[in-house]
Formats: sequence, C-alpha cells, structure tokens
Amino acid sequence: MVRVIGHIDFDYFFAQVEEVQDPTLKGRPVIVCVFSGRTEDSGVVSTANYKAREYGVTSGMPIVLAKKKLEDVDPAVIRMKHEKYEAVSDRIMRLVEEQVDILEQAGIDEAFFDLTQLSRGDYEAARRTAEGLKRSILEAENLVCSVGLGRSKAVAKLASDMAKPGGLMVVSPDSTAAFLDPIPVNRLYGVGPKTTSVLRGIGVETVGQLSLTDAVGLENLVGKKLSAYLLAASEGSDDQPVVGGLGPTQFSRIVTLKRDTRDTNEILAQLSQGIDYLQDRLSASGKSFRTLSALGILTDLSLHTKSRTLENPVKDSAVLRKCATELFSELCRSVNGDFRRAGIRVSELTSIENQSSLNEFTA
DNA sequence: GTATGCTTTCGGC
DNA sequence: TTACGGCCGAAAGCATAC
Repeated sequence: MVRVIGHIDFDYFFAQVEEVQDPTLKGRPVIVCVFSGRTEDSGVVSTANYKAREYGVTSGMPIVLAKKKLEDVDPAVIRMKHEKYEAVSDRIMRLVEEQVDILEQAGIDEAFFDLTQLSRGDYEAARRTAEGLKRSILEAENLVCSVGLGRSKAVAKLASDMAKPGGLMVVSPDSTAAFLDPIPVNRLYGVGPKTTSVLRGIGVETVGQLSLTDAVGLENLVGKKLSAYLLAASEGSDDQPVVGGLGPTQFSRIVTLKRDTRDTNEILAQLSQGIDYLQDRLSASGKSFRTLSALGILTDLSLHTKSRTLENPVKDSAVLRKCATELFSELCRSVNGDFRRAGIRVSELTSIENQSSLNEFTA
C-alpha cells in the first residue's frame, strides 16, 4: 500500500506562543531573543513573527540590528524561555499522537507522523484527519501550524513548508512527480552543498532532472549507496520509516564566555555547570555516552572542535570531567585566537539496558 | 574500490 | 559601520578495514 506520511510544523513557534499568552502582541512585531549576557543587548533573534519579518528581521540576526530595523514600529522584544515552549510543545505532541498511527518528533516545533493504517491509504481520508489535527491544536492551544501530506517523509516535509503559513498541502501519489520535479535538488534530505555541486556538474539542478539521470553514470560519480538513494528520493519513493519513541541522540551545552580567552581553566570553570547539566540529563534519561566533543567559537565566529570516541559507553561524571579537560586543553592549544563561546557535547548515546545486555555478549 | 566508523564542520530553527 | 545563541542533526572529510 502507498504510505501516507505527514509533517507538521508550528509556525514561528516561540513568537507565536508569546502571542497566545499575551494577545495584545498580535499585530505588533515580536522578536524572541537569546541574550548572551556579554553586554546589554548582545545576543541574537531566535524567532521573529511575520510582522517583524516584514521589516527584514530574520532568526540569527543580532538583537541590536533587529532593534534598528524595528525602531519606528514599537516591537515587542521578549527574552526566550525555553521551558515554556517545551511545555506547550509537549502538550501539542501528545494531542497529535492520539490522532495518528505513529509520531516521530523532529525538534521542538515539528514532527513526522504516519497515517497509512488510519486512512487505509486514502488521501482524502488523510486530509480530513490532518484538518482535524489542525483544528484540535487551534482549539486546545490557539496555535496555528502548517501540515503537509505525501508518500514519503521528504515529500511531506516539503509540502508542509509550502503550506506555510498556517496551511495544509496534500501531495497525492498521483501528483508526486509534478510536485517534486521543479524543486531544487539541494532541498532533498541527504543532499548538501558537495552533492549539489557534483549534480550541477552533470546538468542536474532539479529533482525532476535527477529522476531522469542515468543510474550507472550517477553511480560512478557519487557511489552505489548514495546514487540508489538519490534516484529513489527523486521519485518520492524512498522508504524511510516514521519511528516513534526516539529520544535525542546527543546533548550539548554552549555558553558565551564572560570575556574572550584561550585559557583552559577559565573555560572549564565557566562550563562547569554545563557539565553538571549534561551529567544530569544523562542520568535522567538513563543514557551513557561514547563520544565527547569540546566546541569553541572564536571571536571571528569560526567554529573549532575536538572530539574523542571511547571504546565503551560510560556515564561516569569523573570520566566526563577528565575527558572534557583534556579535550579543551588540546583545543586551546590548536587555535590562534581567543574563544568567545565554548561548549561541550555528548553523543553516541546508548541506553543503560542495552549496555548491560551488550556486556553479556562481549564478556 | 566500497563500506564503515570517527572527526570536524555546516546548516536549520 | 558594526553588531552575533544555543541547541540539534546532517554532511563532508578522512582513516581504516574488508
């Protein structure tokens, strides 16, 4: 049976949550900002509502610049409160989960879902379900979202994107080819700048052109595995499943330092709470990590990292601290300038149950 | 040579 | 004129193994 996959995306999520909580904000430009604490207004815009975007404000823009662009129009400048948005997101995700076969959360403000069983492959039935979803979210939380339906995760995601703001786009199996054909190849999952430029080299700019590419020639160019995937994806027929119950695959903490420095001890002191936080998250989720990375962002905003993968997963806080110290020491030695921001990340997470059963096998 | 795993960097939100 | 976060997962760049 042809699958029915959905993607849901909460529009300008953080700013919209703020609007719902304070209806007097509606109609005004709203920017939700991360303040780094360096100086009064140092930091960036995380999310801008559509009114603010009309004046050229985008996410990632320095707060000072956004304020300048909005100086004549009385913007609401709001400090980001992540826990608040997370609570709203959790409620919405649970609401959606009740109405679909499987839900796969993909970040705080988006998720994939599978409606194949529920709709019995009928796209009109699925459309009604999607409309019901949007309605229930509007009734329960007053929040607008965009939804896309299609035969694969990639198609569903592209469709929800095109449905913004606040719409629903259904790409039936029959209309999939026509929908995908004009889309630039770099919009496909798995296609970054490198692959895009390789494809451009053989005159392939759009997904439609990709689907007409000679399989053998493509294989010689990008390898067997990627070429098979690309050709499947170009027809919307890749079969990546929607997987429920997945947690995050990495935890990280990054801070803006009190002052620029390349002193290992100074950096570690300011990251100390962050390390504790990662330890707490590991414990709370029952995970061990195998890879630890030290991240540093120089004053020119360039990113530098050092990472280490251990032979076996660990959850021990002493190991975490010791490795972090060593990695930062190496990182500081390897760069020329001073760091403005520093962070730490644990990845290659495994749950403790898996680890013990693995030990039984390897013992 | 192709697949796999690790490290580093990139890009989206 | 400049200004500049904190996450996440993906992509690319390698090294090594078969």
